Amino acid sequence: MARKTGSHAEITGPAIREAALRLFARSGYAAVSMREIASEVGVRAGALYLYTPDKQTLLFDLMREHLETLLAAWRMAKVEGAPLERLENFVRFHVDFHLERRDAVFLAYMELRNLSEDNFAVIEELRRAYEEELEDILEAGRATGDFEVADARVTTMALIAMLTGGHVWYRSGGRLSRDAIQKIYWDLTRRMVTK
Amino acid sequence: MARKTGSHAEITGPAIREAALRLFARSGYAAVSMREIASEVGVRAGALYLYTPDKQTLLFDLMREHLETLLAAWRMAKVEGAPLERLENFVRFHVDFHLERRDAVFLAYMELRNLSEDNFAVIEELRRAYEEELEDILEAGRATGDFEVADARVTTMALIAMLTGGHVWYRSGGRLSRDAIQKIYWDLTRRMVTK
DNA sequence: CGTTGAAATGAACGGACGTTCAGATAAAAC
DNA sequence: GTTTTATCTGAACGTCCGTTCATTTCAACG
Repeated sequence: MARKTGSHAEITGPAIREAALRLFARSGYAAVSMREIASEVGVRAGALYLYTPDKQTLLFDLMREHLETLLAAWRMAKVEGAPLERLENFVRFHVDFHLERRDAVFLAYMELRNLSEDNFAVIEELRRAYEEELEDILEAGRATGDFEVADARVTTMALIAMLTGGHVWYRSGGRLSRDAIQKIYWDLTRRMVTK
Repeated sequence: MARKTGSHAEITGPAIREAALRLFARSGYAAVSMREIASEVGVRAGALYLYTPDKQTLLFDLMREHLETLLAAWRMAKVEGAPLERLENFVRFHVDFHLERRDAVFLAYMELRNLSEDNFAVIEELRRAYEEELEDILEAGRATGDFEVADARVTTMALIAMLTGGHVWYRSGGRLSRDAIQKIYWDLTRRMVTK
């Protein structure tokens, strides 16, 4: 049985990545079998290998895709201007992007240890590039005197952790809208870096 | 072969928990086999079952132990006084405790999804109790007017995420001492909650 | 309408998994 | 020096794992 109506590569390929993302995020890479992913898609395990060379590459592609989407979206959203303005823009962008993608965020932060050495290096470089965008803003604000930042590196990591943390407890349709959360986080951030 | 010199239960038991903690934190619960843990201890897989009924319970016990140690240590460290003083005490305690226990922190935050439903409920309750300690301080400061906090719940989660995040990048013997990190984090926290 | 080729199957591969348990071993107790 | 008992082994169990591949199916094409 193959080539049933409506089952083409353009459908199965993305369906596999979506199922893998959801299952990996929910149960962890090592705890999810290829047979589970296939079953979720409505296909047998062997068919997955028409779309990925192996399980490790499937994980890697999902993580790289997430981080490349993040960087591309940031390049679009990024603004010039005063440091405070740039920082507010970053915070709102970051919160919005990360609350929208709970599964991918989970994966990108939790499954680093399941990457091969080479794949890990690629992912780490992408992450570092993103974090540097924030650090640059902090340094710029320090240069102009708009910010008072004791240690730009630690403050960057502290901010990233704080702003990303929402994905743990945020529930769409919960007590707070994404907009309300953005506002709270921006308020906290502004206080952290200004005197 | 059994009962070699120096291989007693008082040694093997803790050794198993230490090895399991290290390996689970490094590679993830699902990716670590009982045979690996046993090998690390210098024993065969079957021997583990003299010390734990199964792998799931081993994980659960490690997580519960961590959180119970955390709560007990906090009860000892906790001070009365003005909200600002209480908050500084909490921040310094939290940073210190968490930087000292990277593996356990990793485990307690990453392996929740591998707990059975019942075990999860126990762990969540312990975590909630700890978070409530911080939220209480924020509420107290708001009541006295010492703090300006828009949303105590979100601020609590933001603070916990920020203060715990250090375990990702902190390296003992790195650029910053634990004391220096404590100071930076306390500075950031104080600004976040005061006007 | 017969051919082609993309898409998927189903069975199989060797190996690893968590767990059990009868039996072996050696320190401790008598 | 014999018996007891805590501790561990070694082999086995049934199951699931990632991956491969000859074969089958069927939409599309000529």
